[in-house]
Amino acid sequence: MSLHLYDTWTRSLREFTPLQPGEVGLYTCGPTVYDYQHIGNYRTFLFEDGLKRVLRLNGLKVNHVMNITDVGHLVSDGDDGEDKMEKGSRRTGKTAWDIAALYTESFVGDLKLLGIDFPTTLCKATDNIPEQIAFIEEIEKKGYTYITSDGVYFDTAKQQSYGYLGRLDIKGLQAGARVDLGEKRNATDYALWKFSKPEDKRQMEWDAPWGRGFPGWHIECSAMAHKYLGEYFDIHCGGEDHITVHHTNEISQSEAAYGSRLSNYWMHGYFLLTNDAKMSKSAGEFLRVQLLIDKGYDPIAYRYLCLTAHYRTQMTFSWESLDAAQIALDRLRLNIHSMGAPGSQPNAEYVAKFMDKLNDDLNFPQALALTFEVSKSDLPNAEKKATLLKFDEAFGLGFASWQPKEVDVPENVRTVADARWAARNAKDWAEADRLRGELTALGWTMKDGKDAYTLTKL
RNA sequence: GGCGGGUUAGCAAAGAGGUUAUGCAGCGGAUUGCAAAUCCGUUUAGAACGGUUCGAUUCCGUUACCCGCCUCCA
Repeated sequence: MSLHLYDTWTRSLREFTPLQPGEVGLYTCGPTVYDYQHIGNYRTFLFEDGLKRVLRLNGLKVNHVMNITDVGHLVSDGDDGEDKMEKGSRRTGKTAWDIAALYTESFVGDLKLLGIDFPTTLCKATDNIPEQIAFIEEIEKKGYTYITSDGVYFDTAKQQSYGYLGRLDIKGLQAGARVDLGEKRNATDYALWKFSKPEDKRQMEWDAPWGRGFPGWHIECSAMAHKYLGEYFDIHCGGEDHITVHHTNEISQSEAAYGSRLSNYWMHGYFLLTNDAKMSKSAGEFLRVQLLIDKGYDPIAYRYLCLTAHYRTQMTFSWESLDAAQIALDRLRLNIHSMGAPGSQPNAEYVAKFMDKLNDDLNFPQALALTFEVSKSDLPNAEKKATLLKFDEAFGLGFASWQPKEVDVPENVRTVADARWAARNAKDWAEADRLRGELTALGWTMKDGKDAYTLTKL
């Protein structure tokens, strides 16, 4: 079957047709670099990476743009909270610019650890301030803005189409608003430009026609997407939480400025839950990729775990499920490694089946199930391996380059192991068992092979 | 309060109106001096109630519980 993707805009599966034959313009909302990213954030980035890989397997060239939000993202509600960068700066004693650099670097490192393909363009909000100002001017020219004492706002009441993506019930929102409107005219109005407060000396601020200040959060994505991908491109992705506010406002801005809903398809990755609640930065404790490594997991095991659930369902994270993923991954790796050299051609029938699964809105769980079917099939090893390596172009688990770990065995352990191997070969079972006990005490497990033994750390 | 989604075996998680999801764990067997690893086989399902149907875990309705968004958020 041809590629079908679920589009939040229509709330339905749509056959994917690129606007330009053979090419895809893809914008994915990137991180806000005021803190580390947690593995829940990466679930969305992994989903987007899977999407890219499937687009490529369908013969499409992907032009991928991702933003780095390094200014303007407010800590709390109603457009009157503190800038996250400035807050992070106060917390750590570093400058806002240093904070941005530090966490951007951490983010890029994590992408590598997780095998996530780098975007074609990774752009920072602070590098594109003039573009954002120009975008706001365009919206202003069209008559959708008003100015309050603290900033320039978008008047959503003037936009008939406002809120379609989120299927927002505007009246219900007005009535149930949990945040004080302040000077805003409508609950759904949002800031385009925020003025620096005279009493706060901001580290990040710029001159603009309306006054010195900094851009609102939503404008950066609209402005940079416009700059790098044009007024209307193929796919825009983000987390499920962006449906009702961030993406709704991005669309609102673009419709006001250019009469475009910005992207043909809108796709959203669903949350990772821990203890049946979403993982969040603001709620305190969160899991970083580095913590997984510290606990002895391979980050790719987390990537594998994410493949076992469909991107449009919330996934429950637990150490138990990560254990299961790590074990399954290790077995698969070893199994594939033991198949020897891959053949020149994958099995066409299995690859066709595989593409059917992926083209059905990225059904990675079923694609993974098929992987085990192939692995157990009667195909010759060379063809089997070629097939599984082909599958891995979508999974990104790195089967082709994987090698069993070389373990450094201390000399004293090696000596005992050699002695036990000799005793075993001499059929001195009592001595062999005694020496095995000694190895256990040293923290090693000895496995007897046909012609040699292997040692693994407990 | 408004809007949306979910409830599948010990855990995680798919598809499908009737035919094994899958992985991990468990159990049985082969193998092994004993193990480990591996291989083979296999037990546990679909919130509750009602409806449609020859047949529903799958479609419809009601109830219960859970989660998300509406506020910074992947």
